[in-house]
Amino acid sequence: MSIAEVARLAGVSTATVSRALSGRGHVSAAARERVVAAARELGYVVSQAASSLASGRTRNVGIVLPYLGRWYFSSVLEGAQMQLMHAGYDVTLYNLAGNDAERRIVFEDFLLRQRVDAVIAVALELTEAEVANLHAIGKPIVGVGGPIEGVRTLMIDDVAVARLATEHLIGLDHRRIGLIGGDRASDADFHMPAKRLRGWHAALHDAGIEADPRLMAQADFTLQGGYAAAKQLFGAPRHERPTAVFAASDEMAFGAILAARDLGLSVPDDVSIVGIDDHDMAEFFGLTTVAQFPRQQGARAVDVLMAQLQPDDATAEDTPLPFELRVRRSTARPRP
Amino acid sequence: MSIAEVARLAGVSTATVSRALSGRGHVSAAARERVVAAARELGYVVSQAASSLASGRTRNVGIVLPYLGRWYFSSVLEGAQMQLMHAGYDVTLYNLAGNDAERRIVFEDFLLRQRVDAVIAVALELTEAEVANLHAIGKPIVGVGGPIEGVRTLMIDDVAVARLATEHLIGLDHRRIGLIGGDRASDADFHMPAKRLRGWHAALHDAGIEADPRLMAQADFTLQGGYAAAKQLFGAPRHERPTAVFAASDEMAFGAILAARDLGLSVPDDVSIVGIDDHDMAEFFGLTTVAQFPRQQGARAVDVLMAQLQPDDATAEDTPLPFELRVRRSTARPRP
DNA sequence: TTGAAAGCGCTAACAA
DNA sequence: TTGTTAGCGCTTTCAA
Repeated sequence: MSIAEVARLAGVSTATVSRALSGRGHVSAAARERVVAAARELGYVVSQAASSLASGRTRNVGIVLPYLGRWYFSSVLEGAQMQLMHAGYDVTLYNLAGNDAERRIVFEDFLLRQRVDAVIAVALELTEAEVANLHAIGKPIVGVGGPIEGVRTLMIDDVAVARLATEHLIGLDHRRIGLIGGDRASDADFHMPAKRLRGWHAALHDAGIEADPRLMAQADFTLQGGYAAAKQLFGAPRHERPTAVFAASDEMAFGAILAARDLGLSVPDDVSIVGIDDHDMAEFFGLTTVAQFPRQQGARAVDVLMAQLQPDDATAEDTPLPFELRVRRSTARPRP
Repeated sequence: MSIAEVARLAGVSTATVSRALSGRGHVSAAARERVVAAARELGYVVSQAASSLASGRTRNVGIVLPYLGRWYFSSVLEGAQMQLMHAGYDVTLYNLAGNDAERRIVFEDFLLRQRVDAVIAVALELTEAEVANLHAIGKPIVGVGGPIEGVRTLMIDDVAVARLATEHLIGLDHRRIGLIGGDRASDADFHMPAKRLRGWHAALHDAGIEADPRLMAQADFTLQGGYAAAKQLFGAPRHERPTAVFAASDEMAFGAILAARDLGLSVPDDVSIVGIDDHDMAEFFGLTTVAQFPRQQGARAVDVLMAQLQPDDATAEDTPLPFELRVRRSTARPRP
């Protein structure tokens, strides 16, 4: 089943079939109609391989991410994939699984095989060499969730987000505000935890509150990690205990809510808790949080990419992504 | 950077380069060495498009799944992707997002573009037409997590798994054993919920216990859904309340644990709870569960596929996948 | 074991 | 607007 048979059936040349089906170049309405009819009748579908070889375009985008199982990553992926699919693009998935060996294979081998037109890197800091390799073969890159040197990137302002969450607590008259931040491992790739810590710090500072190091705990962005960290914070003697905690992700905040409960502390009467993300389960837990919108972030990354793939690319600046405070049941004024 | 330049530098023909690099056909050790050296020196990587066009092989496998965000699916995907990567294969991801329109596009368009050598369908029931289309273009299919007519499939024995979970409760002397099963929507694609219900039923029957319809609740396989369903069950007057509940997935079981807690019921003193999956958070919740191993299921699906891609395929039977009871803190004898 | 050469199926310049 | 045709870069048959 090749383009030649369609051409024969439609009574035109293969070039016309190609033009009619791909939408590139001019074809009379009549010819287009016959071609489409013939293609449908024969059940013809272009061979991507042949098309790619001839045109240099693959209609395929690589998406690289460090994990699959976490809400943020799978949501970005979902958003990007939908959008790409509607643009007729395939998605090739490269999951690094937090693993250096895999990473090398992906960047030194898979991505260079000319199978993708572009790559989207999610919450990944690429090395100069990685970026250079990709640029060398003319593949545009778009980053989501963290800045990459010399690459168009979509990200929320993590400092501002953390500041907003913390200021919400300050606005409720909390003074002893704890932090559940990222641990060293989770910071390695992106410094996002460091930024969220900075936002917390800045908000306190502006309110004239001194950051108490005993109120800072670290975790790995999982619910379990958040639980353990929160137990440490909440387990302190009463006058040292925070009346509120800012967790750098919703999953950790969920853990903190459960920890409070297990200690017999009421949320929000004894402790207020705020997170970042607006995870699917935030509503269920009644968690006050700063929403980011990962599905939209993924879709938006695709839009940016499509623009870059156009010859007349009027690449705009890096835009900060929207975020939004969602107040639910987990925060309130401290009990006097 | 094409094969011709490598050939020139190595002082051999392009045919020899191709053979040396792909491992197909015989090449003298000396020639291979020179080719490999030349390729490395030039930074040569094959063009997949050209290779595919010439050989008909794409070194690319499509993975189709109904959702991305749930633990089971993303775990299977992760397992399959790792395994494929190590075999030098790319993964093209088709996420249906529980959406019929997407599904049609995927099956009538994307998968037929000859971009994949095979497809793995996760927890999906394919229609006869969908299978036929794929077979017509010679693409092998492997199913994971549910039977597909005429297709090699890897799945756990859902009836047996549910029976095991329920028999664990019976063995602890529970008699009033509730069920949190799937709702109609979640059953549509795979009848997995129906099978797990059957297992529960069969275990009760064999123990001479009559299944009480008031002890059956339905949910959508989410934590929230499990919570709501469990509240219904646990909210019943004391003598009608189940002393134990079997939830058809761990996420629903987590919800049930939280529901019990919110009602002031102790797990396992007042109610025992058992799930299916061995979710990453099962340990954290102390949940007794029947483990299945989705990462391994994904990897295994790849092995089966690779075998089918060999000409000398000695396709074995459908093998039932392993599962295993993991007893933790959420189950105990009922309080007298 | 190696090389020559004929495609694989499509796209895009160019000519008409 | 349409057709002719020369590749795109590789694999594989066939012959040596």
